[in-house]
Amino acid sequence: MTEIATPADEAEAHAVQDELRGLVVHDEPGPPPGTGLVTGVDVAYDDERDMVAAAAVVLDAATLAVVEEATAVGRVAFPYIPGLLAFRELPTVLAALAALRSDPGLVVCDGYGLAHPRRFGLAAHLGVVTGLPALGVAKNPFTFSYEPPGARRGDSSPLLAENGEEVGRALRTREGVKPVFVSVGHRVDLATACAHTLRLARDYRLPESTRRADALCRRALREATA
DNA sequence: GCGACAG
DNA sequence: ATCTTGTCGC
Repeated sequence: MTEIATPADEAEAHAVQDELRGLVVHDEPGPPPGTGLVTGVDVAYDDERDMVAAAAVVLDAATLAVVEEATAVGRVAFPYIPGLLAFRELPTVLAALAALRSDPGLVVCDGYGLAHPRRFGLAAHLGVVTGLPALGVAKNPFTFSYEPPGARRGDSSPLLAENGEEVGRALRTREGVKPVFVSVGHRVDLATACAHTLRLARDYRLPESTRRADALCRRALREATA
């Protein structure tokens, strides 16, 4: 898969995002929920040792069974700057995806896609660079606002930008628990993205894909560090 | 200028 | 993200 060039500074990173944003595809419904493969990706850091580990876990969308796993380790190439998360996470994530034998299918990212200051978050960036359908599921609303969705699993409410634009949805995956924040990345629409997220979050608040990827990248970091 | 801010 | 014990509940 393609490489991610590390920007020299913040202005250059913005320029890259502004250019790639035009390549995002928003008019495809995306893969039907519950069929094919879904791949979760996540990253863990050891800033002390300047190391990063990424994991990609492929799941059977119907059963949520693990089909394949891959990891990659590398050096931290970019600092954490809100709005520029992709430059920090994607290089290693792409390496993990490249190590996969399976076609990843739909990629589920830990963070945002469209819901982003320049409408080009992590999931959109990953989608454009790989060509794969991708969506983002975040644990926090970032700078966006929302009214709490209904109490039942599956209830949702719009995630709104300052100008009132709907950039995603707050989706309740568990009763009595804080919602997750879903936004489209590439080649998937918002309704389909929410449907996938709900199916993946069958047993816990977060999608099984990100839970599995989170556990795996932490383990990979431990083993690379030890 | 200050604070807020996905992971 | 990461630093971190116990604790309440199914």
